[in-house]
Amino acid sequence: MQLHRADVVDGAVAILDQYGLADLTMRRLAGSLQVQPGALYWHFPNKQALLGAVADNILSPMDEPIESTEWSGEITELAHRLRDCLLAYRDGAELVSATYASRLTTSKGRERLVSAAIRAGMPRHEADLAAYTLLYYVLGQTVDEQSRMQMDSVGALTDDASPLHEDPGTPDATARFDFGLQLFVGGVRHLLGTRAR
Amino acid sequence: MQLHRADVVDGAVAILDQYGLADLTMRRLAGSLQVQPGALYWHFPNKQALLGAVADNILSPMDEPIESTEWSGEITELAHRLRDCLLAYRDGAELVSATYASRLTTSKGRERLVSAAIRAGMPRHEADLAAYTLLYYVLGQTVDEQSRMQMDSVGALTDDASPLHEDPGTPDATARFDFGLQLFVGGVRHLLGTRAR
DNA sequence: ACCTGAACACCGTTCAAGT
DNA sequence: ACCTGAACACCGTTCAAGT
Repeated sequence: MQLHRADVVDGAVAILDQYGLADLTMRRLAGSLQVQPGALYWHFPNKQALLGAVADNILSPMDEPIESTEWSGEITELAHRLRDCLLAYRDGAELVSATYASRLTTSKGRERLVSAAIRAGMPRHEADLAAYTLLYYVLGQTVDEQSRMQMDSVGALTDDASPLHEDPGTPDATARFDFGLQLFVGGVRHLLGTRAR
Repeated sequence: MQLHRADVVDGAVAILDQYGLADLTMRRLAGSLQVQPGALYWHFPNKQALLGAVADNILSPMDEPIESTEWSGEITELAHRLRDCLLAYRDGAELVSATYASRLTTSKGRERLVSAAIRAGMPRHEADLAAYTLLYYVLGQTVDEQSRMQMDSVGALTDDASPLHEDPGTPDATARFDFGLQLFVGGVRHLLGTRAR
């Protein structure tokens, strides 16, 4: 059976989700694909490129259409969708954060954020900066959230008296996320508002 | 001559600044200190702990007093100082970003941000979240800025027609940073403003 | 075109043993 | 208390050679 680029990426995603980013090595991936490590280098020039393809894979739902037509609703929806993508796989946020030196820069999601900010009334130059500001927040917040989730899930076994075992963190994590998001949207409104006067 | 904890950290900072994070390995550090790799493990339990100490070192100027007494001025000043700390060493932003699973959480700088937000009129719970929001922005933005600086400095040699060699990026990088900062402060004002009514 | 075999030049970490 | 010597169990990457 021939090994295709997509098989390599799928195998990588599977290892990432089951064992985490630290265990996603070229040798381990090769082993799971029943192939020699060197074989991977026919499909990808190096590990960095492979991780980039994995990141694109994780972020692919970002291209699907959005419901809201109002700028603030669109921004909120895009931010939540990005967070959902990052949380969908173990260490997803860390992987994307580590690999996206200009990966989100070229993404469709970023462009949609920019156009929403323009529709809000910002000049393109500022809309660009605002989009980056929001992306930094979403990435940072979600990396933190996900790493805490993992610390909790291992600590829960060691920890004495885990109270009622009712999946903590997740309920108010979204509320925490929304607060920062609201701060951002409020910042945009404030900037436009003080100018209108 | 005895090797002290501080010598190890200083040696690590020196390698970081001269050769970058990728070259900051335990073996290389041991070599520069004229010591066997295993010797480092008497002073630090593992590499992670060493990097943590390096991060604390880099962030130590955060504890110095602030000029401004107004909340928005204090926040602006703290954000700028954090950025300055991160930019002071090669790969400083990446190192701190990678190492601070709850490193900034316990920092004095974060507490000062929280107290400034409280002084602005926020309840402590929200002030906490707002501080995190700002920290995520500063870290993300500065990591990006610094990685671009490095890409430029190696690309400048390869690149044809480097125009006049006048250190580009740096002038408006601060302006870009200030835009996001202003967006944050505006967000705080907006949130407090809409409540006052 | 696609992969194997085998090597190169590294890693972080451990630990008996030395002083 | 502090460090050496030497090993263990890994890495990413390259590349002649095979099919």
